[in-house]
Amino acid sequence: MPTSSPATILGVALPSPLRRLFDYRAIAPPPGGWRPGLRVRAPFGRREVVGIVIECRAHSEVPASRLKPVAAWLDDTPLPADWLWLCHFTARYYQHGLGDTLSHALPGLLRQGRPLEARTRETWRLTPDGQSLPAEALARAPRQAELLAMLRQHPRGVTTPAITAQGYARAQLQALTDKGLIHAEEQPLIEAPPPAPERLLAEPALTLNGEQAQVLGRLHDGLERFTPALLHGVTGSGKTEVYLQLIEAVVAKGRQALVLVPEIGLTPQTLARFRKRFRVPVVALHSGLADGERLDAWLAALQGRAPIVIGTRSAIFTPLARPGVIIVDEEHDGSLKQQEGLRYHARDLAVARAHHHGIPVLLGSATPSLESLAKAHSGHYQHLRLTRRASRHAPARLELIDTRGRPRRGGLIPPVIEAIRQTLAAGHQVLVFINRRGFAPTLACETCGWLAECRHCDARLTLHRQPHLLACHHCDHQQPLPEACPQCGSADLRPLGTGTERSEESLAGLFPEVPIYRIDRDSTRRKEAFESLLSEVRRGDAAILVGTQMLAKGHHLPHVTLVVVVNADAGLYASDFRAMEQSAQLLEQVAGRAGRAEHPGRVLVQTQHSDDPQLTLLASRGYDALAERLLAERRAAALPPYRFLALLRLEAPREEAVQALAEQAAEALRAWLADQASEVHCLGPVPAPMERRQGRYHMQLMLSAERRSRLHEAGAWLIGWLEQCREARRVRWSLDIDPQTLS
DNA sequence: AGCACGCCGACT
DNA sequence: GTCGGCGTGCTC
Repeated sequence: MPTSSPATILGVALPSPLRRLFDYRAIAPPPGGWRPGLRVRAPFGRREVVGIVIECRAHSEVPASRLKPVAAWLDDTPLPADWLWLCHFTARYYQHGLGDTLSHALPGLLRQGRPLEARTRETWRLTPDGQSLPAEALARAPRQAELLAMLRQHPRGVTTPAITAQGYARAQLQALTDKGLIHAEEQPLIEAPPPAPERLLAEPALTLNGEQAQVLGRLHDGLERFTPALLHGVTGSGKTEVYLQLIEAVVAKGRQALVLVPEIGLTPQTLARFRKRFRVPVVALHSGLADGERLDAWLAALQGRAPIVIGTRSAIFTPLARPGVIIVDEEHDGSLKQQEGLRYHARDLAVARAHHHGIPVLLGSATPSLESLAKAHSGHYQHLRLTRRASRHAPARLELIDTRGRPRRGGLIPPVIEAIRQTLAAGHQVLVFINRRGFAPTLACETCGWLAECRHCDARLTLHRQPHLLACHHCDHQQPLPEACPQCGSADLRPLGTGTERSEESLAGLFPEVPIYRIDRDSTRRKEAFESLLSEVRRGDAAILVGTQMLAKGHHLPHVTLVVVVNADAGLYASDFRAMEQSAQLLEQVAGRAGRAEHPGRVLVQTQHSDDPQLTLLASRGYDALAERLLAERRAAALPPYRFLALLRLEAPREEAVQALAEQAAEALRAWLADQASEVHCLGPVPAPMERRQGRYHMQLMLSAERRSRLHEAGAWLIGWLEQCREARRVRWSLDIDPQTLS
């Protein structure tokens, strides 16, 4: 008598926003039987899709007459259980459909049904006969002898293209094969050499200072279990070297390291630093990969052939055969949170994932998020600090320069221009940081005060010079410059404010003898252009760099000794409660660019609020002191990290539709919360900041709670209500758990 | 999300 | 007379 009956019903997650599984009748199973994690092809409506088996059951709620059989199974081995766990966790935590979550986590080619097979290349090696063949044996076939000798040099094999590139012909390979001296094998493109700890490093590790060594020691102690740690180290204190040596220890044990970096941080230099250090493959996962490359990298991680995986946000979903550590660099960086669709935070998933695997997770930053600082203070995370910079200079302090009532040129006031002059005269480089692309933030009419506005958004159009047009930075709208004011007909239209292009132009007027490099999304659209610009800058001749955020993050600019922040107030007085935290992180990061080489640096910060208490605290005592103060304020105001938030965003082309639904939803939710005697608070609905964007109206409803579980329940109820609501079908809505910004 | 069905305006 | 606009409904 069989101990269990084979599954007849498969609960399958499909690539659809619908938050449920779909039941199918099982067909003849793959060799290992039906198991969760197997991909199947399934008829769905009038098309056929690739889904993932989640449940194998004997019964279905759906009437048998409506059940269809799956069309075919695609794999005989299921996707790994811990990867499925991560997808389940993500779907539950972010209250998102499992099918859609799985789609996010799977490389495109696997989503389309491509087999779980790495692409391979024909690789040639000597057979035992070939190895023992005396050197003179092929005297009458000198090219074959040469080829054989070449292959002897490469015991791990040589690919066909590499051989033909050296001038050998297919015929010679065939001849040696016929003699039984060589043979070909299909080998994956990414192949780890057998683990041999003493051969792991391609170049020796750097010597750690006392502090680094102590930190690494504590990390070594936690290698065998879930150990969350915040690596809180000032710019230039050598966080990356700690990462590299931690990874070395993990890889030496035959385990894998997963490293997450901000979008802007996965530069060729970062990758080069990792690849130079290790002899094992370092696999990169980022948006620039072709589908095939991504699949290869993903499978290499899944099958354990990639000991080191480094990638941006979505790399958190990379399966690992033998997980050993997860490192999140610049853990405060906003790009770790996805801002549409499945709104996950890769740092938070990293912690959850490490907990599940029972491995350490290291969050690194010079300016940690208040969330991570709070967890470090409460003892949930180890707080590891690096306070010493490699260079002998103390980190540059911010000098606040009040701009009120002072004449400006290109946005800069005279004492700042003088400081730039002196720095250039000393043969050093200056970085001018201005967080606005384009020539000027907008175009204004001198006569009537008209401002150029986007017709799809509640935003000003930015004036660009190259090419000459008005562009919206919130949608793709562009238009030519008007000849005259559309409101009063005056021809006196002038740029208002300063962007990177205008700053570049003014500085060129002030310092005609010095090269000026503008670095923003417009000037560096081509990747090679950016790299060649940077290498030019690294030569070290006196120069001015004008740029946006792009410049602030990660790039080593050793010859910059003066940093100028044109307008610190830009992001500061937004309604968002994280504005000060984020501005401070950015300012500190910009400041970190100054004086890394042999000269100390200065950082001049132009502001209209040089007496602002938070800004002066940042300037006088640094980020850590400000962070403590901000934490106290967050606690007093019952805001994160002391309270949990979920934000319901609603948008539709028609304003009334959004507003009506938002109010209806709020009313229904409040009634339910009252009925449940729930501690959850509901705020709003309110129009989103910049209510109209891309021709659509945006509103939001905020939920807040002291306990996550309560917030989660309320969110789940709200989603259920919205799914049933007829009016909600014409409005796009999404629930953002732990929103990073309120816009 | 797709993809159909379905009922009203400007084109060969 | 058709092509096609996007409102509404369904997907095991």
